Amino acid sequence: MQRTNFGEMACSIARTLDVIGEPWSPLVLRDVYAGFTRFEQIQEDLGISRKVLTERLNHLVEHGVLERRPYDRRPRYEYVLTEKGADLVDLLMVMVGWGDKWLAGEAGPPVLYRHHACGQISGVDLRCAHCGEPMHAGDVDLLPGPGAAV
Amino acid sequence: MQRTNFGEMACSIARTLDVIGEPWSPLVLRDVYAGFTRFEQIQEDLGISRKVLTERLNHLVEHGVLERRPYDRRPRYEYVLTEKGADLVDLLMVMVGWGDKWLAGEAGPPVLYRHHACGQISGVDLRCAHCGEPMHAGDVDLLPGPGAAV
DNA sequence: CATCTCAAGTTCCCTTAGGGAACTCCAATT
DNA sequence: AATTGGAGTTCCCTAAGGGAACTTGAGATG
Repeated sequence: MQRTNFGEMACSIARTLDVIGEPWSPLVLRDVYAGFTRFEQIQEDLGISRKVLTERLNHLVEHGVLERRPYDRRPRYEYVLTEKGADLVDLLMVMVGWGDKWLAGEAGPPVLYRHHACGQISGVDLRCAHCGEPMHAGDVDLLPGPGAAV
Repeated sequence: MQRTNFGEMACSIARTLDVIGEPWSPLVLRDVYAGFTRFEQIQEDLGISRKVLTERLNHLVEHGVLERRPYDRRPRYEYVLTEKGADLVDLLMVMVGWGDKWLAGEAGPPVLYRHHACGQISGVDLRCAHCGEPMHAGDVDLLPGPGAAV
C-alpha cells in the first residue's frame, strides 16, 4: 500500500479524511452544494483534471456522500448531496470561517452567508451540544471512548 | 506546476486547504493538540514517513499554524499551536463530530470530549454567530462577498 | 438514414509526491 | 573517546495528479 489508508485508524479525524481528505474532494463537495451538480460544470469550475474528478466523484458516491442520478434519457448524470453529505457541509462552513478570518486579507471574504432564521450575514460559531456555551480547543478534555484502540 | 495551487483561488475553503489540505496535515495538528509535540513522537504515533512529516511541519510553521521552538540546549525542538493553529482545532472537532456520527459504527467514538463549562461528555454544534440558532447546510443563502473574484 | 453534437467519462504519457529504509548531524552523557 | 538520541536528509521505488486526446451512447439535424 503506497498511500496510507486512514480509514482503518481508530480516529474520527482520520476516518473523515479517508472520505473527503483527498485533494479536491472538499471543493467538489462545495461545488455540488453550490449548485454545480454535473461533471462538466464541476470540471470547468474547478479546472480539475477529468481523470481525478472521475475518481473523486466515484469515491464520494461509494462513501455515500453523493448520489449519482440520471437527469435525462440520454446517459447524463448529476450528483446530489445525501443526508450524510449535507452534514459534511458543516465542515465546509467551518473551513470558510477559518479562511475568512485568517486568510482573506484586505479584500474580505469571497462569499457571504445569509442565515435564514435571522436574515443576517453571519458565520458559524461552535457551541457545546449539551450546554450551549462556546466550545473550542481549550474548552475540552480528551478521554478515551468506547471505540478506542486496544 | 504539477499539483494545483489552492492558495490563489478566491475561496476560503480552497485557501484553508492550501494550509492543512495535504495528506497527514490534520493528523499532525491533532497530535500537537493532543500533546505529541516532538518530531519523534508524532512520527511514531502516526507512522508517517519522516520525509513527509518534515515537509508538513515546515509547511505548517511557514503558514503560522505551528511554532517551532527549542526545548533543550541541544538541537531539540517541539511544535506548539499558535493562536491561528488553535483556531483550526475547531475544524478538527467538527471532523470528529461527523466521523463519530457516520463512521464510528458499533464500537462508538474512539475519543470523547468533556466540556469544561458543563462537565459533560459532549460534541460541537454549529450555531449562527449572530442569532445563536442552528446553522447548517440548508439554513443559509450564499452571496458574493467583497473578496469575490471579478 | 447518415451525420452531428454533447455530456460523461477513459486512456495514455509525463512529472511530482508519498513510503520506507538507511544515513547524517550535533550536543550531551558515559 | 565512544555512545546515545532527537531531528532531520537522502535515495530509490511506486503511486497519484496534470493534461490532452480519444471513446461512447443517444438525441438532434439535414
